[in-house]
Amino acid sequence: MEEKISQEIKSLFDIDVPVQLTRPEPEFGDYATNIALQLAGRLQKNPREIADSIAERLRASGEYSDVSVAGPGFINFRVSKSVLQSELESMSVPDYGRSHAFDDKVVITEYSDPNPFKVLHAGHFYTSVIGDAISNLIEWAGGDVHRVNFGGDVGLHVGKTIWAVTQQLGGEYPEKLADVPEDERSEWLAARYVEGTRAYEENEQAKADIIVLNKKIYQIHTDNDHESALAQIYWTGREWSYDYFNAFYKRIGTSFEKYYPESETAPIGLATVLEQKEKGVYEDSEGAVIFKGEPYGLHTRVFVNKEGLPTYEAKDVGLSIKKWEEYHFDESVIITGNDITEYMKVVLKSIEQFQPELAKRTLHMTHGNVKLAGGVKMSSRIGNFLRAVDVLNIAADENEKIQGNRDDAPVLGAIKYAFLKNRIGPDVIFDPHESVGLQGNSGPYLQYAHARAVSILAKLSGDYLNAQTDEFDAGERSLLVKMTEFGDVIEAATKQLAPHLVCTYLYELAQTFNRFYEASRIVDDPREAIRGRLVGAYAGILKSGLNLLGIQAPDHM
RNA sequence: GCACCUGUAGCUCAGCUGGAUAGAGCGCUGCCUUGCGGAGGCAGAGGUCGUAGGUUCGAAUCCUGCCAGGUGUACCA
Repeated sequence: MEEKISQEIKSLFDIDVPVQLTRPEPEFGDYATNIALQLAGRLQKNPREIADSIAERLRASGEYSDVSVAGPGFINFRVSKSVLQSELESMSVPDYGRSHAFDDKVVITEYSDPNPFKVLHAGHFYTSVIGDAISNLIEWAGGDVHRVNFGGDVGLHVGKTIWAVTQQLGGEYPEKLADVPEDERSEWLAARYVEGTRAYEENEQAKADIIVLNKKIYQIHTDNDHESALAQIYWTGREWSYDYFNAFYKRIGTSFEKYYPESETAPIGLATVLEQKEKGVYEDSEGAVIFKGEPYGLHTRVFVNKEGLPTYEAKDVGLSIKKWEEYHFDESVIITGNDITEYMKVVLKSIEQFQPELAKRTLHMTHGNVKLAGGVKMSSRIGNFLRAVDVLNIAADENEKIQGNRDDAPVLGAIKYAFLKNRIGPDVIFDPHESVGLQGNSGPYLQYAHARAVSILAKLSGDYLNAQTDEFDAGERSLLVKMTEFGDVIEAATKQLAPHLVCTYLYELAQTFNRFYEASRIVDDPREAIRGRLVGAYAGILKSGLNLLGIQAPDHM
């Protein structure tokens, strides 16, 4: 449609201009364009005159009904019923709304990034949900998506934790770890991390010991040591963290193709940084190896510290190279919290110096922090922050109050939707009560909307799947028109990596449906068949949309 | 200090590649209800779009200054 209008303009005014259609308020029409307003300046003409002559052409084409010019020069029009009928036909396929924007593209998405030996906090939950939704969108657009995860199994935080572990055990006694109950392991390690961090800051001797221990842990990897007492403590602890992460991911429905531990990327990063130092990309400074960001408007960061150990920066260089070599991706999307925005710019700028193509294809997208809405008290033995599991428990508590159950389908639907309905970037205020709420813009509301539609379909007797009609009535038409927006919304959400657009749309769609449903009987109505077909398409779109967000759409609730 | 992000209704947020009376949910007022899942529908109150300028026929949207909050800023991740 946009191209056809563009052609009409070409033949009228001999100007090549792209036309963008928008979806105006339903009272104006199905589609609108402000192209006449844009052309007014260039043509030195009154925008209403331009709009009138374009509208004249559109009317003559016979493909639209109700072509009108309104306001300062908007052209509004409605599509003909044959167009609507064929749109309804196309909704019969299960992948209605799918685009091909990422056909033949290899895309690697990296998100979640929890560190072994540390707690899995709410931010990891949030970033996992975002990463899943974005991966799903790209995949649905034809992309060959590889979801990967990255985490620090070596580094100072590990030194701190292991130090506190040996203090707790009274020495390097790996066999004593068996005394920690299985369901408390993760929390037990997280508590050790807190102790280790405090000791590092407050106790000079402990700090020195931790620095030595940190080096030893790198050495465990270099030597592939599984025998020494320290190594056994280390590997056991790492396994505990991995088990915990995997159980959590399984519960929330996330799965990764690969987990890159920093112990794997560190040697590659270190070697690369040292090699590129010879070529002048990185340089020595005060015993460390740095990249000077100031020439690029960034700041300087340390890639190898004076202990000779690679910092997070070098490990990220190693990760980037490893991903590049293993996948040769067309696009790499890295999703993290926004606290490392500037940091990542420096890392990518340094990589750009010797692997420009890799840097060019890498997109770092960031989100804010998860905060609890006011009034909800958090208690955690190991610190004043929100753990991933706390989010799950609080939402389950609220769901129990309202729906009388703690089922994962509604609870996860509630949390994921609450995380995704806002634009990615600013902090998200998580309100557990509102998230599980059955009214308003919530996950369970949409799940309910889907279940209700399915329940209506179950009551239909005739063959509604291929129903036809000569004319849609007003309610049917508004629902159908709203449904035709789905593909456009998915396309925009994919292009902009903005899942919240899907949320907004699904909610508006449900509202449109409720208006239709309020006024139109379906079962045992003369128009049962055609309305049933519309309800079927509606249920299908809700399900597709929710699934893209990583949310289940159960048939019953 | 510098850099980046954010500031829209009481609260939580859409809208931001400039365009039609600035939208939604929650909360608040009123109405609808013998009904296919009412977990709904209709109507209403509520807004100097942080602020001062600028660009434009037109600015919540673009530019600049300022104010407020957040984050980052050399050996943590």
